[in-house]
Amino acid sequence: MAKAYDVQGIERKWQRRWLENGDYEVDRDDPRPHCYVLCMYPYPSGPAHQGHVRNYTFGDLMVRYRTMKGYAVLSPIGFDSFGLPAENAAIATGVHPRVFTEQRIDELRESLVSLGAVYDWRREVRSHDPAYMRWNQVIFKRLFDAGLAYRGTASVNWCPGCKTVLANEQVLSDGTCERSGDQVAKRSLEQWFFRITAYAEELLADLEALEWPERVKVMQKNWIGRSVGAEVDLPVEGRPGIAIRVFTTRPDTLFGMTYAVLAPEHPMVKELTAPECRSEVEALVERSRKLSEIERTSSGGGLAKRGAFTGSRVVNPVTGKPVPLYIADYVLMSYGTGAIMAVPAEDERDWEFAQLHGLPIVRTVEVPESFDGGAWTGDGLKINSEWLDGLSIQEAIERAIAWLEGHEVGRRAVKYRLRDWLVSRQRYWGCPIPVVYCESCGIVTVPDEQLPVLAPDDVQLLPTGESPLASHDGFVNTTCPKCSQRARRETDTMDTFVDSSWYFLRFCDPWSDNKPFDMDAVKQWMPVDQYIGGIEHAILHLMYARFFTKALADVGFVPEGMREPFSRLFTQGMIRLGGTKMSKSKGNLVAPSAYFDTVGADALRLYHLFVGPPAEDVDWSEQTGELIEGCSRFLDRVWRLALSDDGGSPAESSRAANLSDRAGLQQDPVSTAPQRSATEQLRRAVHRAVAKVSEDFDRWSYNTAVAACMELANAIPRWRRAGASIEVVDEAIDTLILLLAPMTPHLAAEVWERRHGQGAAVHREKWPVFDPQLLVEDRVTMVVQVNGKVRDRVEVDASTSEEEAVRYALGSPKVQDALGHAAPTRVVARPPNLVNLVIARD
RNA sequence: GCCCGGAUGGCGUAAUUGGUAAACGCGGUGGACUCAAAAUCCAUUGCUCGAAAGGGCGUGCGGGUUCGAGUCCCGCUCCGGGCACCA
Repeated sequence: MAKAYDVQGIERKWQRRWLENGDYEVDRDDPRPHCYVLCMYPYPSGPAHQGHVRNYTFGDLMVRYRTMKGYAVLSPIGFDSFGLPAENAAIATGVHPRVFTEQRIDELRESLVSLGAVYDWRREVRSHDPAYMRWNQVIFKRLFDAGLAYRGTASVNWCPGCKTVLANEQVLSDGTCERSGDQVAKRSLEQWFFRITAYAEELLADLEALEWPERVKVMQKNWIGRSVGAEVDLPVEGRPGIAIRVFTTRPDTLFGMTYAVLAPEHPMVKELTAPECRSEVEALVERSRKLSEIERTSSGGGLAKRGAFTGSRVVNPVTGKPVPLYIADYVLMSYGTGAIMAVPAEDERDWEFAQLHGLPIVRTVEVPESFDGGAWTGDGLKINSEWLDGLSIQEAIERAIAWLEGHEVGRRAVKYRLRDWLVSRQRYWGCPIPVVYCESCGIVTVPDEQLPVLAPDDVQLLPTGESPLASHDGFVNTTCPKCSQRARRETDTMDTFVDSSWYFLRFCDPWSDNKPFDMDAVKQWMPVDQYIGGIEHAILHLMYARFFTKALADVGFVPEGMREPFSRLFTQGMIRLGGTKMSKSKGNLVAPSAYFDTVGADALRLYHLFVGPPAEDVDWSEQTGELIEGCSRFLDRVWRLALSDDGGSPAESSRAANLSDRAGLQQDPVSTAPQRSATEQLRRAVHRAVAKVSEDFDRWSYNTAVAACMELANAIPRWRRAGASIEVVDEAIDTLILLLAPMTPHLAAEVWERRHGQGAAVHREKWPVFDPQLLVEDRVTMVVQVNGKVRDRVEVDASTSEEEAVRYALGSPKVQDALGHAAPTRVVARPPNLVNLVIARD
């Protein structure tokens, strides 16, 4: 397809110029108001894919738009350069992960530049850069000193084939290892954790004030999973001083507790198991240990609700009666207290379990007459509960808690689903945890001046699944920084989510070499005004980054009071590659570079902006190629409209005819009435477009902003043909270019320079303003309905009164026909838009 | 199972406070330019009845509120996403 202009030449020219001019490099002392726009930094996987294009186009639009609005916009970029793919590639090909990664970074950076996205490249951050790793490790140490990083035992995913711990994402839904295919088991191992649960309440409460998509907030809320209830201590019968602590959200149901259950991993299991029950209990403990959590929890139904009687009994504190104590794999050690009081009448799992084991069921809530099911979890009045009878559930909960506290056998309690963040990874390509194990001193952190701890290059990356660092003697064997005795280095590296939990802070001051970042710089730029990224990070990354911001404030790196990193979040939709019928040859897998080389980056950007609402998913389909062509055609039309004398309409006129047209206008400065009208109409169209595009930019409605620009581009030749003045036509074209500048920056820059001469730069221009008065139409089309159906349209004055409107409406012959020339029984007048005449039909 | 989100022409979609459904684009059809094609431009394009004028129908389905519903309420269906023995 022949382009109207040299797309590649122009795009390269401006990409180079933006870099050289440093237009988007901002410093702290910039007098303009500050603004921080950030796209989630990418994992460098090679040349950009369409998801990147979408993300960075949205971000770039915002950066350029805010800049034109007069802000000093901080627009940094970097690379999330630690991670598994590089290590796996290294295992497969023998190329060192650093070499592999840096090649991928170069390719991705090249793509971003080709897209026309502008950044303050001086601030580029890479997670694997020793200068970044050093501060990562310093932060780890500060968290450790503050008690926010600790070593603990965790039940983790263990792959017997790979002999390593797996992240949850590496375990397939059938409970097997994604790499070896082995059945993954649970194993108790010593691992490093961050105490994110210490912030559970704050992470939940602070969500409220964030301008984030509601669904992301809901996901985080559910993830944190706050539940309010009570802890109850159940004394073990015949074992003075020993009690099982359980957590319940329904202390009102205490009278219905007919048994209690321990998680198989509960520390008291051994002690409370009677000899005659031992073999059955141990078999169950063994069985549940072998199963992955996924297997243990996903099968559902009665089979999985297997339990075993321990032989012990616990005493129900409100009735004083003993009830049997079981273990069952549906009770999880990692939630609550790892033990529950079971109330089969009001809990579905307990009901099922009780049925299976022949345990008694006592209803404590009145069930509706029509209900003939099992457990009743709905509302109702308390029954069979002595001093709670007749109360509502809510009242009874309060009363029960008061009773428990009064008798010192329980207390109000809040539990969270959120677990502490396991950060240990048995991997090479990550940031080493800066810790040494000394036989006499125990856990010792590496002194700051010895940081960063770097992994050696000469490791054997073999597909054993074991941490390559563990078998590197030179790395493992070290001396204790405290006592200088022989010591062993920690060989685990940090989860890469650690790197991405504070990079946005480093961006404020990536030059600091005596601290992670300067606090004043953070104060000036943070929080991020607009964060943009994929919905897939709704929980993990965004939760971790929030936690880090709070924790870093508490350990003194981040200004006090800065508790949230991202004030406003936008999550873009994903690109879907349709159903199975998609074929590789149909172009759905075509890399962005294929478009850069043909229609150009601007056309591809425009497509991503135009195809639909930014927040919604996009199907990359057979039609996509044609839509991109359409965007490319529109840009050609703009080019001709702005730069050729005939306005891109060969059929309309020759060059000569056009010139005489202009000459005619100049000879007659006092325009004739229709000409003035066309001029006026065009001017209004321009102001409407400015208003619409500005508003749409602010409300993330880029697809309609593009439509508004297309409308303006269509209007210009029409009104020019109708005789609009040359000045207003020129102004209209210039305005169109300004509006397009954030969306299709290369074309806008080139056209602007050609129209305004060397040195003119559209992106340094002010964003156009509109005159609200010009948005108000003086003549509007009024709809006349009869019984709610449109029967006629009348053009009226915008100031038309109700009486006039009704008179016009009744004056229409079509309306009279529809009325059957009878008088309406009811008239609803909403001038100047609508009149509805209602006539009773019999 | 629970919690979110969605469903509008042949297709992507628009309709911001209940007030002209389909803006903008893709595709289609007809035409202009051309020796011809491409490119470009113009016109047309929800479905349906009708020669036309004009009429009827139309926002996943069934009800409701209203002078008036894509928009609000109740009850469903289907699709997408999140969580999923969390006590």
